[in-house]
Amino acid sequence: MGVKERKQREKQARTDQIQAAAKEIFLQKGYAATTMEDIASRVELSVATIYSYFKNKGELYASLNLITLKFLEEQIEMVYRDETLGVEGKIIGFKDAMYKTFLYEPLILKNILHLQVVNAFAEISDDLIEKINDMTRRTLRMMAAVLQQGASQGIFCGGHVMADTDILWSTFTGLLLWEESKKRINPARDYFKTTLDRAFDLLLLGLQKKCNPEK
Amino acid sequence: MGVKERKQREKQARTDQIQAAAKEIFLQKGYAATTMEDIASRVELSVATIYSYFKNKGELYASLNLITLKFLEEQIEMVYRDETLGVEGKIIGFKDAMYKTFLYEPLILKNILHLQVVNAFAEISDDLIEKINDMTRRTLRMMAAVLQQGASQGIFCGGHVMADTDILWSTFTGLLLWEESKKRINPARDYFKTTLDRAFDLLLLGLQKKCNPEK
Amino acid sequence: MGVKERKQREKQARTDQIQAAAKEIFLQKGYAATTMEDIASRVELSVATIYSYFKNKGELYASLNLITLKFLEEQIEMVYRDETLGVEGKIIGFKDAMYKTFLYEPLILKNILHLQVVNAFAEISDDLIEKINDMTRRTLRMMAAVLQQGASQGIFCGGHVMADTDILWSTFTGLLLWEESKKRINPARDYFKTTLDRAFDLLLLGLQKKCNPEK
Amino acid sequence: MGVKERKQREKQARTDQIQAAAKEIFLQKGYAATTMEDIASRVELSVATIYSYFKNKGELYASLNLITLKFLEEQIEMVYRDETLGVEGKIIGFKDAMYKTFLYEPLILKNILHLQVVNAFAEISDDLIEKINDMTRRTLRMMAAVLQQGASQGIFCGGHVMADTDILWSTFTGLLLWEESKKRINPARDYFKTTLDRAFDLLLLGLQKKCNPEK
DNA sequence: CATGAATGAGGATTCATTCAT
DNA sequence: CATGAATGAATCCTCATTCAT
Repeated sequence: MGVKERKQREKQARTDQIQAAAKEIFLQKGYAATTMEDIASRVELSVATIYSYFKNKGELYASLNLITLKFLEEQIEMVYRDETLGVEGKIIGFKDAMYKTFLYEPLILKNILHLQVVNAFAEISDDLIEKINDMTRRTLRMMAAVLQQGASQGIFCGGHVMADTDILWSTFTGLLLWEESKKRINPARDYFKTTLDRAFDLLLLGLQKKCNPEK
Repeated sequence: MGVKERKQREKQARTDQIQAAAKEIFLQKGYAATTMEDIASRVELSVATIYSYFKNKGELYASLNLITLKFLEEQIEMVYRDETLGVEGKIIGFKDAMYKTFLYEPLILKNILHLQVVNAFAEISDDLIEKINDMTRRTLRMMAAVLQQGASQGIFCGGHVMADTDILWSTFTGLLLWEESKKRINPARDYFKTTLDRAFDLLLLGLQKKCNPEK
Repeated sequence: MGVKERKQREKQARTDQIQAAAKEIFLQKGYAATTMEDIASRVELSVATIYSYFKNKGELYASLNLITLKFLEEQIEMVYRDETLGVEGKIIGFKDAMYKTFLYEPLILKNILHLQVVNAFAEISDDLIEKINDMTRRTLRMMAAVLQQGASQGIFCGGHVMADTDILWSTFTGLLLWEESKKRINPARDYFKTTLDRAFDLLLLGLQKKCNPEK
Repeated sequence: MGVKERKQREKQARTDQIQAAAKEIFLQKGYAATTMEDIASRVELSVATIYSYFKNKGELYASLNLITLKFLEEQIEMVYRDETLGVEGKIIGFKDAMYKTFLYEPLILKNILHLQVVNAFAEISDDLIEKINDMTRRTLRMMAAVLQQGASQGIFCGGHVMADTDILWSTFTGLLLWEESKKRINPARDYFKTTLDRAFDLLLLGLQKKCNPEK
């Protein structure tokens, strides 16, 4: 009876291996330029075998992304629901949640951003795109709620909730992508964490500024 | 007598048309997924004709990007050399320069960012990549110099020049890509300018904060 | 009125130039691999212009070959009709005729041999092939006649007229092609003439051998 | 258990089929004019399948030629090392070795000669050309050594070793190509063997001639 | 007359995907 | 279950050829 279970586990392990390989290569080469053969030879399986685990290239790609976005959403939600944190604490918490997601699955997160950025969409199912968009929306909504709260409490200067949400998110993604890009130019050290912290410090300081003659 | 000139102009016009079509499609689909046929049918020319204007797909792609990066560099340089501006003015000036470049050629700028982000690199000539990286480096160096100056003059809290440069750049690119991405979700209005202004306001406020026991 | 003539002459000159260029390039690259553009840029004309002189690539190619074969036929015929020569003299005369043709138009002669050898025929008109074959046949018939005469006169050991004709011709072409081939390996000196003379000396000696129990 | 072996054999069989088809078509049309589609449809496989057996057109072509040249070299070497043969015997032996190679693989041998003759070289890898040239050189060197020996022993009139080697080789190739060419004119009987024997008889007679006032 | 421009028809090569074993 | 083998459908690119100016 343990046999069935072992089989199950092995099957899952294979699936994981394939996804792990796919992750790296999709990130490195982009969706269109990645071949099934690339992935297959990385996991030392035949291409045909991969097709017995994933219906097609698009499905495989899809399978990678949702997991991570789910993780991100959960992290953000945990901060969002954390009653012990004040508004500023939550902003910083969000940053850490994003960073934690990055640590959890750096490659996939980048992939998602790429997806959001490059229209590999033509070849990706609408369904996946919709799911990704949904999750992103839900995640950002929580961040917006906190910013709104900050405005209500007079901590932040209000009236820019949507914009500020976008700014927080964009600063994170912008830095992530840019640091990755820089690594290609100079693959030395990686300052992502430091720079990200700094960016959120600056933004938070800006947000806390009193609401007077703004500009 | 004007015949030669007219021919010239027509030739240039065709070139422009092709580039315009290419720009859009490369942006929409990414480099690898864009076919010469896509471009050709958009301009209503045969593929072969495109090849008489551009040596190959890579050249065509290259031809698009360098122009815009050059434009950006020039805009940044103008701000950089503007003696009438203080440090804060220059930071805002940089933002406007970036935005101006975006207005000048929104599609290509996005393309460049994609290039920096997605490793379509495998298929793009090293030469082009090097040129793009060079220009980017030069541009960022000017921004760094101004931040340095701000620190020297005690306007900013120093010691983060590189990070802050990256933050300014990343915030811009992050927002640009994100706003584009959002447009796909909801193609309604476009808040890029507003959000960008806001982001730089926040960052500038953060930068001006006194230098005490920061974190 | 001289105008018309000049025009005529210029036209002819252009034709010649084009043929000269074509000759070299066809030889160098073979028929299929030679492009009209190759030829055009060598003569510094546009491709379209070439098309106003020659109906198409095949015609151009054809135009080259017949001239030379005609020349060869004439040379061979002169020897054939030369009453002052004995049989041996004519054999040597044939060799010299071939060599003279080679000197007259080395490139084209090689081209003809290539044509005979490589079936670029698929793309060449049957008409041309037929013409070439005709001329070759006529030429060889004259050589055969002389060998026959040698046999009748008891100078040669008879019964091998056809074979011997082929041998004379093949030795010539074989050497020509081989020497050319060698030049690609080692482009130093060119021993074609010497080797050709030697070959015909050997063959002639062989032919003159008495007719005993041969083999 | 024999499954693996059968698979192996089938794979080899396919490879052979492809090569056989390629051989004929390359010969018939020349390298440049032969399309992968030509070959594929002859073996009733898809073009893609051929690419799973051979990396590209050039490789396929290469795979054909080297085998045969190797065979030729071995045949020549066997004669060369045969201690029971005198100099004349070896010359005749060389001829037979060439002819044997022709019988072994008539199409490919012609292909090689074509390669040596037509500059399909532009499209063929330098590596292959070099290998072919090497083998040819080695083969000819053995023939030259025997001619040299003949001169040393006073059997031949010396001083023409290189030329005579070229003559032997060129006569063989010249006849081979010419007979093939004639077959196109008149595809009746094939006198190659007879003519080749005759040619070598003549040449050998010539070589044996005493060394007096030669010309 | 000469040509720049345009293109249809391939041709080499790749790749996602299927299927029999 | 894993895979080698096969392939249709692209995709990039080339080239002979035409035509309006």
